[in-house]
Amino acid sequence: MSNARVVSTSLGFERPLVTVDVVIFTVIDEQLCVLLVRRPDGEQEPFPGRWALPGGFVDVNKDVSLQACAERKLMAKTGVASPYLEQLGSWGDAKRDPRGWSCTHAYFALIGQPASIVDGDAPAEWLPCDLAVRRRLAFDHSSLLTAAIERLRSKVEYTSLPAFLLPEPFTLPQLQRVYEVVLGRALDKSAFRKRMLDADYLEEAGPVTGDHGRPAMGYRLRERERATVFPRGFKSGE
Amino acid sequence: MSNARVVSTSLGFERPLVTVDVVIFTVIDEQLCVLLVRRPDGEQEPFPGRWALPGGFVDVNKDVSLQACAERKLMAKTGVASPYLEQLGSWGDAKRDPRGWSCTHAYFALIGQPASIVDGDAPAEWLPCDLAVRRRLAFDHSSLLTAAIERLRSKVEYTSLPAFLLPEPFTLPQLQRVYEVVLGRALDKSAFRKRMLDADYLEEAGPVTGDHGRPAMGYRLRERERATVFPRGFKSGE
DNA sequence: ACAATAGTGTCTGTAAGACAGTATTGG
DNA sequence: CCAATACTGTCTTACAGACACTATTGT
Repeated sequence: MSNARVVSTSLGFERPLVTVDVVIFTVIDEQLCVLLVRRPDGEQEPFPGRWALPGGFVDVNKDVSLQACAERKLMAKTGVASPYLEQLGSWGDAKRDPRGWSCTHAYFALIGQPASIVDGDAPAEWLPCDLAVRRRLAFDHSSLLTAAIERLRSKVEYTSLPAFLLPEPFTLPQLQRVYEVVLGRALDKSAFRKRMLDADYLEEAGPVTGDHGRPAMGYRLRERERATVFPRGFKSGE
Repeated sequence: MSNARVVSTSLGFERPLVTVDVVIFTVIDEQLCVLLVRRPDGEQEPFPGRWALPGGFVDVNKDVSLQACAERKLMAKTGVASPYLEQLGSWGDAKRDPRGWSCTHAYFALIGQPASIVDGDAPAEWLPCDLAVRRRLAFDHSSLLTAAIERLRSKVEYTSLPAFLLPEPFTLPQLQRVYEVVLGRALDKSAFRKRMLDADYLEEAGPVTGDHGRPAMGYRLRERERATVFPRGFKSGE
């Protein structure tokens, strides 16, 4: 008898499948990109060969918590140990996985280096978000991805999140470009700088020389644990 | 053999326990209150006799989704069918439930009427939040409650959430009092009214006569589906 | 010297808060 | 006519955006 057919009950309740998926963002070539992996081929596999978000079952023997599980999966794919990692939400229903009632816990991560993909098990690639949202991903991963992008865009309006998408040290012009890439619109240089410096969440890390022109001051985050929340969003009345 | 001891596996993975808990808020006597239920007594029960948030196992035969499960539990306790209901997050780890690795999906609900408590199975009571956070609740429910209050307070700064805490029709002075109760500080009357009316999320429902003084205009929500987001928070620079 | 990029100063419009005023009810 | 509450108007101020200006580098 295959253990896949064990009906799991406890206290009279059948137990759903429990997974964690991670939406991992970075910026490559001034484009917001997301990491996708290819589902294995095979008879038993759901969505064989389709692209999906990295993730999988919670391992109750390895993972002490959902967050730890997300960190493990992130580490396995990118080698990054402590990125910005935030819970996005959970999706659970009877139909999303053909193997049964399942709920997934989605996290979203921001990393600063395009990071060579470590895990050789499954093919993986960084894909620009605007392309990724058009793909038909496995499970309900297109919904998760859309929700992650929406959350990211909305928080970028009033938080320092984009600073986690750059390798340190970074300059204010670089940071502004990331804001503009994610938001899809230009920002005023003067207002932008005032905001960043007034918030006092950066520390100077010496000048950085670019290709042409005057070198810019490099900055580091004072704290890598949490993002800074600005008192207001960009663009007042709109 | 008790089914509580079945080791549930699928695809080689033991399945965690899956529950849903609901933090249900309302305003009684100008105080923000939360609904608590008493855990059953008994040898096998975790946290017997302790106060807890209403919730329990997902029933894969009754619940088509996590959201549906939350709605079912809310309906069972309060009789309210379609309140404001939002996912708060999930808490999952090896230790939070003595019965095994479990993850709970927390929702938070806002209802307008103190609503007689329907379900007679377990004792239940509305408790002011400041008292509730001091109680030692079952499981990690004190954490969930704290997170829910924090989320509520933060969203009240820039959304119309308090409107869901009042029975309709309500007046602007009543609504302002709810904002002040949740935020714990006074708001300017003129600025408050400008905000509410400019956002255009309310519709007039005829005058409402109070105990003394001039009657106030009553209002209803134009849409009960989602909250309105204001362009800015209260109190600019602080 | 000039191109290119980094960084600053100044003006202005907008919108929120402060607060004083007016309006409408009951006793 | 007074108390109590609802509602409005005006003034002020803070701050974000616009945009022109200065600063510092490489070629």
